[in-house]
Amino acid sequence: MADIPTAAISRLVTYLRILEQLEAQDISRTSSTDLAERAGVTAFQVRKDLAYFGRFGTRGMGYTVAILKRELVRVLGLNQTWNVVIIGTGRLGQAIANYPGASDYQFQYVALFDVNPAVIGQQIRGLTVQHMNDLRSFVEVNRVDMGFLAVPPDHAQDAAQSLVDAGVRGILNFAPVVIQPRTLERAGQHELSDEWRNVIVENVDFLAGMKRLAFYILNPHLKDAPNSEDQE
Amino acid sequence: MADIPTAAISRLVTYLRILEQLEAQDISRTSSTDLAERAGVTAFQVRKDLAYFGRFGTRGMGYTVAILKRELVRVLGLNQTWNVVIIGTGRLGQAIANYPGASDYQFQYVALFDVNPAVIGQQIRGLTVQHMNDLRSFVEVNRVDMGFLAVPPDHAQDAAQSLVDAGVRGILNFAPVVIQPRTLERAGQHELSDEWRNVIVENVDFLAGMKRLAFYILNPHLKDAPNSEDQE
DNA sequence: GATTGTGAAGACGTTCACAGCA
DNA sequence: TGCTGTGAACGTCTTCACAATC
Repeated sequence: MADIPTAAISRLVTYLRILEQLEAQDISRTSSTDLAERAGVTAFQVRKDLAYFGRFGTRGMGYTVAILKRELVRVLGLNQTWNVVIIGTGRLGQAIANYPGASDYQFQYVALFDVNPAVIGQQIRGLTVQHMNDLRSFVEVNRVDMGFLAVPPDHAQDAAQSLVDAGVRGILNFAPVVIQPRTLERAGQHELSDEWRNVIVENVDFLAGMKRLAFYILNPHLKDAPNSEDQE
Repeated sequence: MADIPTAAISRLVTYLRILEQLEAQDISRTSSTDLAERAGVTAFQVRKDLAYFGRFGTRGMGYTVAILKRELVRVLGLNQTWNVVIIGTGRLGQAIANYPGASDYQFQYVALFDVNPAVIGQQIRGLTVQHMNDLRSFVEVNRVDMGFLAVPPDHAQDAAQSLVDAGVRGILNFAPVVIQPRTLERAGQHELSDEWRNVIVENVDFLAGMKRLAFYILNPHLKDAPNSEDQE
């Protein structure tokens, strides 16, 4: 299991979503062609993406929805509980905390943090908003797998550093800034500081999405058709 | 100007954000190396990305922040007003409507739509929530460049179709579903129906981000270092 | 007969080395 | 001399054709 395109992971997430929909409609079998149509990719792509992780189908028959779903859940690590803290309880943080669907996959919000004295102590979704200063001690006592960063852009870097210092391994960054891992000069080479080794940062930037959309509306010919049909 | 990688557009957005920060700090000159460090990419990449659109620097000197910023704003189409309608006024739609930063780039929310009778007529950010049935006539009378789709997943496809039927050219889809353009069979070939020709769909899916993050925490070796330092 | 799984070919994006210019 | 701009080399991802097998 080596060298899997990042894009393939995103597509696996899409396939999983589709399998859930099929299951909800009591459809028990599918095929690479069917999945491809629903996902807006080619059937080749579906088969190749799945092949990175194993053999989940039956030649001549296709895939059993329940089996493929179970396997993708396993591959994506969604058969376990993920404990999440949210940093920032402004409108965005609250929208995230209240967004349904996270709990479907064992993502559990275990704490909320902010720096604004006016909101510390308030209850959101059954959780008390705590001060950022208490993040570290919270993480020492409780298992925290991920931090969701929903603070203003100019606080995002510091908040990310606090998360990493506290020992959190994954950051989902909603702020429109590039999070910079701390590096140190060792033998003339820049390299990641110890606390940033093995930290994963994923970004969700809807302002960037707006801007990309504006660009592609102006330059539609540059857009690779998002949902190419007629596979094979 | 042909054949520009989609990823390059995303990076341009990042460069632009960095240039704004530099300008706010009264830094007037920069270089591909400096931009690269701040963006977490290589200097080669920066130069290549910019080269797709023109020559914005001076050899031996670097880039003038103000000039490069102006050019990127132009390239990305952000020197004009974009009129946006938001479909769905739940927590997510409200968070979007109230998120600061959109207005910085002339993205103007001109109307909000929903189907829930309880919210029709309410005021959000100075706009009255209207019923989806009135979307079409609204778009006929007012210029609408984009629709932001913030409805529950099972309504996303219908809402997208309504937007496209009304003549909206761009959709920023926040729902965790693949929007399917309508296709028709013509001479045995699937092809896009007329109303979907030239429609651009961009997705912002934070549930997918959560799942990717979970995967990469479990498989850190598969992650291409998000911020590779030491360029050149 | 149908559909998966996969090595090989091709397309695409990134990296590079260096030519071009201040 | 220093840094940009860019054709060419490289590597990665996608597409493909077909062998495997139910």
